Order: sequence, then C-alpha cells, then structure tokens
Amino acid sequence: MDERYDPKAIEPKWQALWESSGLYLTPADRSRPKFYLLEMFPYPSGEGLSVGHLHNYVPCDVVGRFRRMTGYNVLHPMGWDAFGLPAENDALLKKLHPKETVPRYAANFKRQLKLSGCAYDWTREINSSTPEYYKWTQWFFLLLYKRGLAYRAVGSQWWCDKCLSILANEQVIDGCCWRHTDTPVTKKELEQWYFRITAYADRLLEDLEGIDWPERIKLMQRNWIGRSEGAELAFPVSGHPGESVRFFTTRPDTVFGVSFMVLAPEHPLVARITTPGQRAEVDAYVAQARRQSEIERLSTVKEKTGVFTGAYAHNVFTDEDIPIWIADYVLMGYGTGAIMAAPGEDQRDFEFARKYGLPIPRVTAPADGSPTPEDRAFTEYGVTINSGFITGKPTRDAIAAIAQYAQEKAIGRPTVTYRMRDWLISRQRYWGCPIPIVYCKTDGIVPVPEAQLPVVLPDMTNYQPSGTGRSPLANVPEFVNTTCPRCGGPAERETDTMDGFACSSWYFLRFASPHETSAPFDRQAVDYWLPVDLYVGGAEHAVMHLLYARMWTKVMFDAGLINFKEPFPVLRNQGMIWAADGQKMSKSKGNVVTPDAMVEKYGADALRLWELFMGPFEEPTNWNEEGVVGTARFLTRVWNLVRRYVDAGCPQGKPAEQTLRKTHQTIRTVTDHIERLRFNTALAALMDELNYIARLEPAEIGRAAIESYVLMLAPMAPHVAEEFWRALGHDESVHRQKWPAFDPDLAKDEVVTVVVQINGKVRDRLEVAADTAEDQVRALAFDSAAVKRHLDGKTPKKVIYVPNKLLSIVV
RNA sequence: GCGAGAGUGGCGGAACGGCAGACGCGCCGGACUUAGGAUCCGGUGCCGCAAGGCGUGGGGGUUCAAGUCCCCCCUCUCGCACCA
Repeated sequence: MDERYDPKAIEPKWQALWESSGLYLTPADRSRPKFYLLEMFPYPSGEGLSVGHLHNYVPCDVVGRFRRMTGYNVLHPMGWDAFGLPAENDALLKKLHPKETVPRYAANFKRQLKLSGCAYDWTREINSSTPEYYKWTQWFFLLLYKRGLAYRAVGSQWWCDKCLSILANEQVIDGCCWRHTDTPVTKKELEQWYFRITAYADRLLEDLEGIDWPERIKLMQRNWIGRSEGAELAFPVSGHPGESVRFFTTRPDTVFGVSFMVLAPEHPLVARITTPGQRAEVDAYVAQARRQSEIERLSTVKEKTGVFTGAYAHNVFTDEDIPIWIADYVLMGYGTGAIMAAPGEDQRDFEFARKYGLPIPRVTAPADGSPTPEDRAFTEYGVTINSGFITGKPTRDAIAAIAQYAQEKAIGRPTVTYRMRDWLISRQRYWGCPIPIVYCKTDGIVPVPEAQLPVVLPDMTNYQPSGTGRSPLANVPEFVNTTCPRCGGPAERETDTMDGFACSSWYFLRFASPHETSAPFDRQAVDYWLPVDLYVGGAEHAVMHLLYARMWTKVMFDAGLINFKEPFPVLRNQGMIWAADGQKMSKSKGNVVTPDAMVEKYGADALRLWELFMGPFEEPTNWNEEGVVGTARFLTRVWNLVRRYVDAGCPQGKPAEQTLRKTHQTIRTVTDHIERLRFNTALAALMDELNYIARLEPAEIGRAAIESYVLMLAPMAPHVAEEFWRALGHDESVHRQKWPAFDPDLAKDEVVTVVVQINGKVRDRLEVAADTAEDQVRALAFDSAAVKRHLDGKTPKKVIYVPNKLLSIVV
C-alpha cells in the first residue's frame, strides 16, 4: 500500500476491474431470494447530476451492495425517462434536436454515476424514447383501449402557453404549469385522449392500506382522489319541461333548507334557461369568469359573486320555486357543476345568501340543544328541524332517509363523487410516444394492430410546437396519411403524442427483461423479480407518477399479465439537498455543486460517505462542503490503520476481549442501521470503532477485526475497501464477500455503568459486572461517598432499579 | 383556514420513558514538521476557581425519572385549499 491515501490512484483502477469482470451483472440463477432495488426513473437533464441527486443514488447503492453481501440476488438497474416536454423544451431552447441531446445527456448521467462508484447493471439500461421501448408503451395504450380504459372526448382543458400543450389536472399546481410555475394555465377546448383512472379510484384508495409508504404520501393520494359520499338529486326547471338541474350533495338531509340553486358559469343549462331580462347580465358574468385566471377564481379570500338567471327550479321537497343563480364558486369540473344551496348548513352558501339577500332557512339544530349560531352556517351534524317527514331525525338517519326516498321516487340516488378526474394524456407536442390510433372515414377510430407497432416517431428538423392545438406531427404527411387497418381505405394517424408519464407507468417491469422483443416483458422474469422491494424517489411524484403507475399495474393485474396489484410495496423519499445558501441548486443561481468537482477534490469514496453522513436519509439538509473534508480525513485514518497492519505483516493477533466485543457490537449496529436506512448512524458506528482500534498495536487488533471492518466499509466506500481487501492478501473482490456476522454473546457488555440518581439527579456512576444483582448494586451505591453526601442522613422512601442502567433513590 | 411533519451546542446531527449532545464539522491548545487545508495527542453545551447549578421553541401536567407521553401556545417547512 502507498504511504498516502490517494483516491485518484485507486478509484479508476477498481471501477475498470469491476466493469470488466461483470461484478454487478444481475445473477441469472433464481434459487436465492431476490431484491429488486429501484430509484425513480430519472429524466436526464442537460445540467447533469448534482451532489443533491446523489443523495438518492449513493444510499441506494449502499443498499444494493449490502443486500448482495447478505445473500440476495440483486436487481439494481438504471434507465432514462427521456420522452416528454422537459427534454423537448430544453432542445428547443438550445436549438438542437432531442434525438441528439437525450443520448448525450444520458451518457453524461451514466458517466457521473459510474464516477461516483454506483453499481448498476448497465446491460439492462433502457431509454423510453427508443422504438424498442415505446413500442410497448403503445402496446399498453392498446391494452387500455381494448379494456375500455382509453377514450376520446371533447372537453375544456388546461393549456400551458409555454409548453404549448394541454396538461393533465395533476400537472397544474396552484393554477400554473408544473414545469413553468410562473405561467398560469388557461382553458382550451379540444378533443383529447383520456385514461379512465377514475374507474380505479376506489381500488387506488383501498390498496393504500396494505403498502409501506410514508404516511404523508398516502395522505396526498387520498386527498387527490378525494372520495366523497352523498347523493345525486335533480330538481325540474320551472317553465322548461324536460329540463332539470342535476346536482350532487353530501348533505341530502338539508334539502328542505334549499332556498336557491347555483350553477357554474360554464354550465350548459345556463344558455337555455336564462330569461331575456337577465341575459345581458348573465353573459357579462360568464365572459368575466372565463377571463379570470384559475388562481383568481379559486381564491378563497375573494368575496363571492354571482348573477340571477331569472329562472326557477322546483324544490320537490318543499314544493317551492327557488331561484337559479350562477356563481364562480361552483366549479364545472366537480360533481355535476351545479349545487343546491342550503345556506343554513353551508358556510359558502350562507355568505352568498347574505350578500344577495336570499332566505336562510335553518334545518339542522345542534344535537345537544344549544342554540343555532346566527352569524354563520351550522355545518356540523345535529338533529333535523323544519323538514317535513325527516324532522326530528339525527343528521345521519336523515341523510339515509332522503337517499332512500329519492331513489323510490326516482328523483335521485346515493352517489360517490371523486375529486380526481380521468387522466388526460394527449400532448400537442413532438417529443413523445405516438398514440397508436388511426382515423378512418368509414371505420372511425381504429387502433393500430399490434403487429404494426411501433408507430415510429418521424424524424423532424422543424418540430417546434405550433400553438394551434395540433401537434407538429400534423405537418408530416408521410406520417399522417396512412391506410385504415380495417378497411384498407385512406386514413389519418392521430398526431398527438402521449404524456411522458405514460412511459414511466410501466418501466419498472421492463427492467426484469429489458431486451425482450416479443412482449413488453418476460412473464417468468417479472414473476421472479417483481414487485419492487425498495422504491426510492422524491416526494414531488406523490400524485403523478405514483398514482399513474399504480393504476397501470392494476390494469395489468386485471388483464392477467402479472400477479401483483401494487408495484411498489415499500417506498421511501430521500430528503432534498438544498444548496449551501438554502436555495434549490440550479445552474441559473450558480450554486450547483457537481459530483465531478467533489470527486476531483476529495475522491468518490469521501463524497459518498458525506452523502450518507450529512443527516438522516429521509430528512432535507443544506449542502456543506466542509463535511467532505471530514469524511476524507476519516478515510485517511482508516488507510493509515490498514497500512500499519499490512506493514506489520498482517498478524493474526489475539485481540483482547474488549476489542472483540467492540467489533461485534459494531457489526450489530452497522447491520441494523443499514437495514433501517440509517446510514448516518451506521457510519458513525464505524467511526467510533476506528477511534477505538486505531490506537492499538496491529497484533492487538487482529485479522478478524480488520477484515470485518473492511467488509462493513465496502458498501459505503467501495473503492478504498477493495484496495484494503487486496492489500490484506485476497484475490477475489471484497464485493463478492459475505457480510460479517456477529455473535450476540461476544457483543454483550461485560462491565456496565450503573447511574445512581437521588431525586432524579445523577450523583454517582458505578462500574459493575453486567447483570449484577440489585442488592449488590444497592450496597455499592449506599457505600459511595457522593451518595452519602447527598443523602445527608435521610432515609430513602423508594428505590427503583433498572438492571444494568440505573438506581433511582427517592428521599 | 384545514391537514401532516419539525423546532436539541457555533454548525450537521445522536439519544428502547433511564447518564442529553454519540459521530462529525468548526474552534482552542499541544506534538512532529522548511511548510501545512497533512498526520498525531488533548480540550470544547452554558454559568462557576470549585462544589455545584442551569440547559432539548414557550407554558402547564403525568412519572422515582420527560428531548421522548398528555394539554395549551409560538415559530418554521410541506401538502390541500370555495370539492358542494
């Protein structure tokens, strides 16, 4: 071994050897237990990886190496989420083509991951923008189509002026585009493709119960799905035979208190029922509501506004005619876009009624007999009053009674409504997976037959989005013009491409058999490897990717393609690493720290250790380069220790009992902490052991201790551990070794410190043999000078003994 | 507004209800050095010469014992936000 620890001299050497010897290839034998470890599909950006990204990849790499050493067949693959708007927008900005930038960026990511010593099976690398991959994305589209889960519909949808495309609901955040947080979305009316994710709403909700995910993420999914039980009812519109207002309510028990109705401004009924006298005012209001941004419209602080349509609905319960208003606090996209207003029991309706002088009947009273509040709605459950046949019933019973009555009289029925909408997947953009559909004048919508897949994305130089609502693909006649697979006549291809999230909804299956050409995946490979044993990624995907991937998995399960219902039974979110200034790392802010710079300065192993040591894996932290100095120093100290041992001729040694104990205690701690993803404390335990053994003579340490130390270091600092292992005289890689085992008996403390407390204050510490009997400890304690002084002759009232821990004396 | 999580030395962070501050950074002192952003040794929560006292956002409570459990409040982060 060299005298000095020089990472540059050892890291490239071992990386080359690992690669050439196929160290991290996925084992073909399936006799051993498997461990499928996966990080969320990265989009390879032009900025490359930062030390923030590594806070995900390095800990996962440790898990992979650890599992391999503990006897698992490990599948740890990597690939690129390369289709989609981010890649295309970047290429447009740089006046390049994504077909050129994507492979270049991916290659850079790969280089950086290798530089950081991350072990992936690169023979399984996939790229969602290649025909070999997207052929099967199209295949899944057809599967959804066949199962009635992909459909085309006209609707008013979110449009981003920067993306020049329609977005899904999930991609609108605070009224702005998820990729352009300063760009408010607007509405556009287009015919679009949807995936019927709402058909899976209940299963997506229920199956959350059985999976080990951060509670926060589960909650976000629950909220997003937004299941709400109630009833759908309808009131006829007076003077318009055949017209009625259908509405959803969670409080059907308040129907007797409905004094007006409100429609969303966009509601189709508005045009038909508005009276000539109100027409001008209504038109003006509708136009103004259209113009408003979503942020303005959704603002809860804004005072409610609305306009009377002049029309009346007939409240079939009270037999009264009630006015129909329009107001923008009613959303077209939820329920039926219409509500019954029960101002006595709903705060929003209450405010509206107050403002426009509408009656506020009270139909629910507090159950405990206290007076009904006058200055606000009474929104809690209570007891029904002034309500005909349900008067006197508790709210819960009244709800059931109305639901039943409505069903009998064919006025309505019990319903469940969801906040979640169907997933809109059409994108009017070039860089995406073409939708395998053909439009024929005779046969209408015709799916492309499987045998004709993939529908290849044509090579275009001029792929700028038009902004007209049509994809640039519409400008490629050779692509658009085709023949109908059914009748053979002339037909046109669908020119929109799929949302990038379609590609990432099944990629975890592809890794099981990435080169399969006759199917999206090999069934046997998937049966063995899936589901994913540990899935790691950022919390920002809580309600996009994770919801979509779960839905596709259930579709595949229903189709009999796979035998599991949840793709990711265990999910963890790595903590976000902010720049040293507390901001997000970005090129524009000039605060990005790259792994390249850190490896150059301190070496990959030191960088890795600092990624692990910075703080708890799942907590966010600010980057601090000073820390890398510390882990580099730690590695130097280990280097010096091992070198001293090797220079002394690697003595077998006869370690003292205490040294043996320290070793076994460290193995116990490190094993336990890596299993629980507590990498920071696992490393702390290794540092602690180093502090202990570094001061011993080589013969006092002994071979067993040195070797187990190197083995434990191997997943975290793979290069330097390999160097040590070879220096210790081994021919085979340290990464092919078995994880050290510990002996619980040897790890047990012989001598323990028992704390003596008097009235809760520590007054003395006793060193006694482990498991010393209570009376002996008592005797020792009462014999102690410090204890005597503090007892001051008083007699103990109570003495509590916690074996091997403390003796608490109360006086 | 509603929901979730978090507040511990100068800093990152440790602590099955049982010695608060492991481990590391930084800092202070020393050794070896032509030199030190190397290495090694020692120290480092605050007050105090010491004995000792005080300390985990604030206030109360349970307990022999509370960073940890319970109640109230403050601050920060995240999510949702007129969802009928």
